Formats: sequence, C-alpha cells, structure tokens
Amino acid sequence: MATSKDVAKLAGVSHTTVSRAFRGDVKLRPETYDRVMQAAAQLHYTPNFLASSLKKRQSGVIGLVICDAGNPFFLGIAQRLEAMLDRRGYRLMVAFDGYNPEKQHRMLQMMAASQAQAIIYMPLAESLPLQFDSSIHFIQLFGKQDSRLSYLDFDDYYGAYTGMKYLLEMGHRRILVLGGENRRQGFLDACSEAGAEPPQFYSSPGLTEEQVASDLNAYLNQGELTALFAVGDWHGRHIYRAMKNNCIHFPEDLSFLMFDDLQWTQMLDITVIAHPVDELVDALCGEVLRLVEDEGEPSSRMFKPYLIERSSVRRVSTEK
Amino acid sequence: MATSKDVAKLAGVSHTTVSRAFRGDVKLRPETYDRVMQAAAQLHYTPNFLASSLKKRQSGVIGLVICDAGNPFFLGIAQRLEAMLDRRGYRLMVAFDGYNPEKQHRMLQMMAASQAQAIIYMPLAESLPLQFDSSIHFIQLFGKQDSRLSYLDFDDYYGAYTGMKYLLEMGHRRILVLGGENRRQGFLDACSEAGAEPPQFYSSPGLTEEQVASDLNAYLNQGELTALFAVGDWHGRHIYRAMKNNCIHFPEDLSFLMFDDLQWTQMLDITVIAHPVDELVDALCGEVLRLVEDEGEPSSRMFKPYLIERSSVRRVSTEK
DNA sequence: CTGAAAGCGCTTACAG
DNA sequence: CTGAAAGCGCTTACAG
Repeated sequence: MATSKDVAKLAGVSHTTVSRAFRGDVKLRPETYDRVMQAAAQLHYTPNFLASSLKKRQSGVIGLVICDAGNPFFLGIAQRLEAMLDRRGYRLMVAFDGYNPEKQHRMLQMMAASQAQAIIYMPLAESLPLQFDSSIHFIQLFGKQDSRLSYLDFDDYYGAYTGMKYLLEMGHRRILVLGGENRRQGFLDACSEAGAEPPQFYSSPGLTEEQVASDLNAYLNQGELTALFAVGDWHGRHIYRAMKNNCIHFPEDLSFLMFDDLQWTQMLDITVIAHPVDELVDALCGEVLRLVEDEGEPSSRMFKPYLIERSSVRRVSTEK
Repeated sequence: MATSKDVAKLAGVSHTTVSRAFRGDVKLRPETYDRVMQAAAQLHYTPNFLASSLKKRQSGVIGLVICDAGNPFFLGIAQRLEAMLDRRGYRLMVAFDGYNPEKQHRMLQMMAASQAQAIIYMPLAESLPLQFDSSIHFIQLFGKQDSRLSYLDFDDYYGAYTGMKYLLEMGHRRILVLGGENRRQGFLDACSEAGAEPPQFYSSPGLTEEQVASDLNAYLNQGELTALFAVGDWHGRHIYRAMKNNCIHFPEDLSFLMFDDLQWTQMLDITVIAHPVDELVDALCGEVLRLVEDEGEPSSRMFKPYLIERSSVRRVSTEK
C-alpha cells in the first residue's frame, strides 16, 4: 500500500500536508489540495486507519459480540446499529461467541486489544468477570452481569404479563406455558389479577429434542388444554411441529401464542408478543455515542414487548 | 489502557521483554516471564493490536462485506467463517452494504484502510470498479465483477436444471417459474431434454408488492398450473401468501418447489433446492488463507445445489 | 537471556 | 498556508 510519504513525494509536498488534505481540518491552498488528491488517486492511496487510530488514540471502532448468527434478532440489531454508527463515522466490529463463556471472554479481550471504544455484549450465565480498565465502555444487552455497566433489555416480565392477560381475556383458562422460566412472575401476576388459576409450566433445559417432542405429544394428547404459550423460537418450533404431527390445528383445536416475531411466525400468521427491536437499537446507539463522546455515565433501560394480534388465538367461552 | 512500558516499569524489565513475553517467540527466563505476566495482570494489560499490526504490517483482519443481514444465508456464512478464521488466529470484520453500490464502495475502502488482509464481498450489478493495489486480496462471492479475482458461487444453472428436472419427473408440465432470470437456461435445458415445452416465467423486478400479489393471484385463479417453482426467499414468501389468500393448498391443489432452504420452508415442509453452504464456506476460508499466507493465485469454484425432497410437490400423471 | 534503538504510518503542536 | 519534529505502542534486527 502506498503511504502518505509516497503521495507527498509525488505531489511535491510534505507528508504533513498530505495528512491535512485528507483530514480536511486545516485549510490548504486549493492548488496544493488538488495536487495532493491527484497524486493520491494515482497511487490508490488510502490513509491507514491503524496508524491514524494509534496516533489519535481513537479507533472509531465499536465492538458487538453476538451469541449466535442463527438468531435473526441479533442480526437485525447488528445491521441497524451498523447503519446508525456508520452515519456518525464509527465502524462496527462484529464477533460471535457461540454462547461459550470462554470464547466470549476471548472475543471481549480481542475487541479491547483492537481498541474498540465501546463494546456491546450479551452476558451469559457463566460469563467470566470483566477485567479491563475503565477507558473502555462496556454495554450489556439482554443480561446484567455487572451493575456498574450500562444495561439494555426487553422487559420480560411485562411481555409475559401482557401475553397471559391476553389469553385470559380471550377466555382461556387451561394454558400451558413452554419455557420462560425467568418470566414466571409475569404469567402468575396476570392470572392472579384475573382471578384465574396459574397456568401449567413446561421446562426443557437439558432435555434432548426427542424428549421434548414426546413430552409435548403427551400434553397434546391429553386434550385438556385450550391454549399454548411458547416462549421463544426454539419452543415455538418444537410445539408447532408436535401439533402438526398430531394433526392439531390452530386456532380451531388449540390457540397458540408465541414470544418473538420471526419470519415463520409471520408466514404462519401466528399471534405473538413482539419486541420493539428498533427502539432498543436506537437507544443502544445513543448510549454508545453518549458514553464514547460525552464521557457520560452508564445507564439502564428496559423496553416493553407488545402484542401483535394475528389468527392463532381464538376466543373461547370462559369455563370454570 | 496500560502500555507495555507501564508493565515493563512495574516488572523491572524493558518493554522489549514485555513484548517478548506476550509474543512467546523468544525464550525468556521463566522467572522473568512470570514477573512480566504478573505485572501485566495487575494492570489489566493487553497488547495493542493497532500498534502491533502497524509494526508487523499484518492486521490479522479479514473483511466480509455482506449485502444485508435479513438474509439468513449471509449470516450463516459470516458465523461459520468467523469460527474457522478464529481457529487460525484471524479476526473477521463484518460490514453491510445494503445492496447500495456507493455504500459498498465505501465499506471496501474502509476495510482496505483498516488493513484487512483479504476482503470478501458480493459484487452488485452496478458495483464500482475496484481500485486498490495488489497487496489486498479480494474475493468475490455470488457474483463476478473482475475476472482476475477469486470467485466462489453456487452453480445456479445446475440448481435450476435439477429442480426443473425433478418437477418434470414428477409429471408436471404446466409450470410457472417465479424469478430466476439468470438461470433461465437451466430451466430450458431440463425441459428440452425431457421433450417438454418451456415453462412460463414471471419476473418481478421493479414491481411493487401489490402488483406482484395481484399478478400472482391472477395466475393462480387461471387454474391452469400444476406446479410453481419460486426462486428465492422473496418470491417464495409472496407466492406462499398468495396461495394462502386464495385457499390453494399444496401439494393437493398445486405443487410447490423453492430455491433456498430457510427456517420457514423447513417449518412448512416445503421441498427445496438447497445450497451447500458449509462446503462453500470451507472453501472460502481455504481460499482466504491460501491467498493471505501462501501468496497463491486467485481461483474460482462453483458449488452444486441439491434437492431436498419434502412434501410440497406431488406426483401427477403426465398429460400432453 | 535481555536491552537500546530504529521504525511501522500517521497526527499534531510548534514554528515560520 | 506549509514543514520539521516528536511520538502513538508496538516489533525486531543488532548487540552484548
């Protein structure tokens, strides 16, 4: 790669002048400027970010460590965030940790070593404690590991509450909740407010796909339920498959509500509790810029999920 | 951030020694090594990649410019590639161009400025010509803009041919192909080999969603077709929706074959022509490493799509 | 086995 | 308006 010195030589100026032409902060004689730019074009010169970041002590890089590219959620976030940061002159560096605490730690380390000015990550249950000095701004997404750090999340309690309330209002009383261990209180509060019995819960951690499938079949064959509330893509897909295998149709045979709005839930016209992703990303970007540019303090914010009513939940007459 | 000099001072050695301890290439006295590492831990020291990359003149960064995070395809690629490169000590830098030639150009420029050692991108129809010096290795994915550069792609001709051949073998003769302008020859060749008439084609570029929906409704209401072959997610989703709106079921009323295997096609048990993504990514990674480490020559490779038979295509009796 | 010195390609006071 | 010089934090011959 050509350097500023090469350009300087060709244009007959000092490399200082080349730098100034590209930075655009100091006014050069138009003539000089043109000479520099012509020489630069001729040599395909681009200023070296590594060198300039090193000298300026700002990389302009924001790091994002995502668990998994399989989750469309995370990717929507990456893309929207990238677009917003791009407009402000920052670059986004994305890495994946595969839900592996050790790899996550390595990736955070790597981002820090790359002089990312802010690093966004999703704390795992067993995330290793962060040990970096305070010049790097960490932002936690969807999990709170360290209370001194910024933290953005969806309000799971509220989502669970909203979804359960909707099912109850539609007359359902025999409801099975799949997953969502961390949102139990939301389900329970909605029930107790409505004077209804708590729903049944099904938890799957540690189970194989086969076990889950057979458990779900058993539930469905009991035939006692009127509604299913699946928390997240994984449970949703499994229960949908189980229903299909058992020729159970929604909403006729069983009502079906899901947490997360994905392409397939849209295709299948499934009623969901969706997350205000765009709103969260906008706030995330704001938080990044604030921390990086204003030396502001870390802050926390929660975003409320909302119901998208489609056709998978039907009204039933309330029975005791 | 602490620097190697801070560590050196605390450990009572020169910063040269600190560098050597972290690089691990030269043997230090174990005692010295330990002293350095302890001091480093105490200061949360991490070597600055910017500085080391600048000095070594290798960044260890591979760039990937993706069109769009909406396409699960691209993301699967990013994730698998990242995992492979990580194992070899490289980092992946991802950027999005939103199918915008101007932004793509800026992103390529940015990657080059970041001293990416290889840059993978997806040429667009109106991609601006690359003008970089030859120290950067560009790799083209899913499109060939410059024949001197490496190029990896799926064999669209073969995929179209395979899919059409399958439909013909299943007895279909009145087939509508949605999209896939660039694969026409594959469809046509399969037909002529089977002695069948060419299929009908429907192209949508430049049309609005509403126009497409109404066109598809019209096709379906004609009632003359026995099979639909949708090229890609976008057409697939539209035609699926149109069928649903018209209460047309597959495979009973109409057979349905699609290019691309996505989550929703799996959920709906749709027969597809899938792409060997993993195989392509493995080769891509190999190509990157070869170019970067061996100074090898650019090369091109094509990967053959394959049929995944599910339940959306049924056998019909061949009629003339 | 360890250190002093030069230099990677920039930016930025400091002069003029 | 432009240039010479110092320095960002490393690595790597070159000595010893």
